[in-house]
Amino acid sequence: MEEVMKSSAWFDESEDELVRELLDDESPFFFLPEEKNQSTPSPTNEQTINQFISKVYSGPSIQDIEDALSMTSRKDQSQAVSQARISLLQKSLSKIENNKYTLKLKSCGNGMADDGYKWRKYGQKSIKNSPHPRSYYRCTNPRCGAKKQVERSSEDPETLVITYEGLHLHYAYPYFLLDQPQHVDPPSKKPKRAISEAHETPDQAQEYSAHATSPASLPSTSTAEESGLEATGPRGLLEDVVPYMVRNPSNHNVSSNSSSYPSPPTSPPWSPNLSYSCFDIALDTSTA
DNA sequence: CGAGTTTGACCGGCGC
DNA sequence: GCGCCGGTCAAACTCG
Repeated sequence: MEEVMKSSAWFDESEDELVRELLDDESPFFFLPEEKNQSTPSPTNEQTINQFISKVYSGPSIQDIEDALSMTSRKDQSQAVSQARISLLQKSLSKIENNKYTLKLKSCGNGMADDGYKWRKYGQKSIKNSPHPRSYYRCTNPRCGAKKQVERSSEDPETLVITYEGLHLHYAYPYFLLDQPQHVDPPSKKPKRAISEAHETPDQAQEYSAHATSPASLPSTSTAEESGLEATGPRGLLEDVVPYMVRNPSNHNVSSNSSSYPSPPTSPPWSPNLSYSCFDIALDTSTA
């Protein structure tokens, strides 16, 4: 009861906040590398956001990512780079379950490979038959239930295996195509509400008794699909990977280009200012 | 002093 | 039923 009140209040506030985030060109989470300067899509109206949301709720696929990547770089006239990114993405990314993805990356020495988000480590386990421990991280955005695990591949210690799980959509929106309605499955009701839910932690979402295309019945991450939500499409951390790819076009050799990573001009509550990614932490723990 | 990490304990799921 | 294993918790610790 009180919860409900609190929830709706939260709704109002966060709607504005989230919309602001989405529209904020200055947001460190939403900048595009070069493309932005050249021809910003300027997603500056509600319609655009609605399209984002539709895309998100229809379940971004690898094809979406490919499209997004190729589109952004088309503006940059470097199709080659785009292709490289895509192929890299395809090679290194694989889907385990509906909202679980693994990403394999060659480790990058002592360089930083910042995925742009701040993760909080909440555990570490040594894995049987593996010399390398696995680290557990949670997204520090209070409205996000995303988690990831980082470990080293047993065959190739140079390779980091990152498993993303749960909703982690914050900064993915700008990378979804806006003009491809084919698999749009719009919430059709209140798009802005959908925004809020998209940013919610599954648990919070659960409190607002579900409506159709929302992740409302997402329990805590991985049992979502069992709850019969498949119909709404997979939504996982694939998105999380994409900005990383986009931000680091040359991340084949992710080697120490951290210095060129621009400092975010603003500091949102969950600022990545001091963020170090799973990558460098993982490196720390087992390379040092 | 606060935010974040480390580390060992705890717990639940699963296979034998 | 038991033990193993992976995931999470939380107190202690570290660092800025």
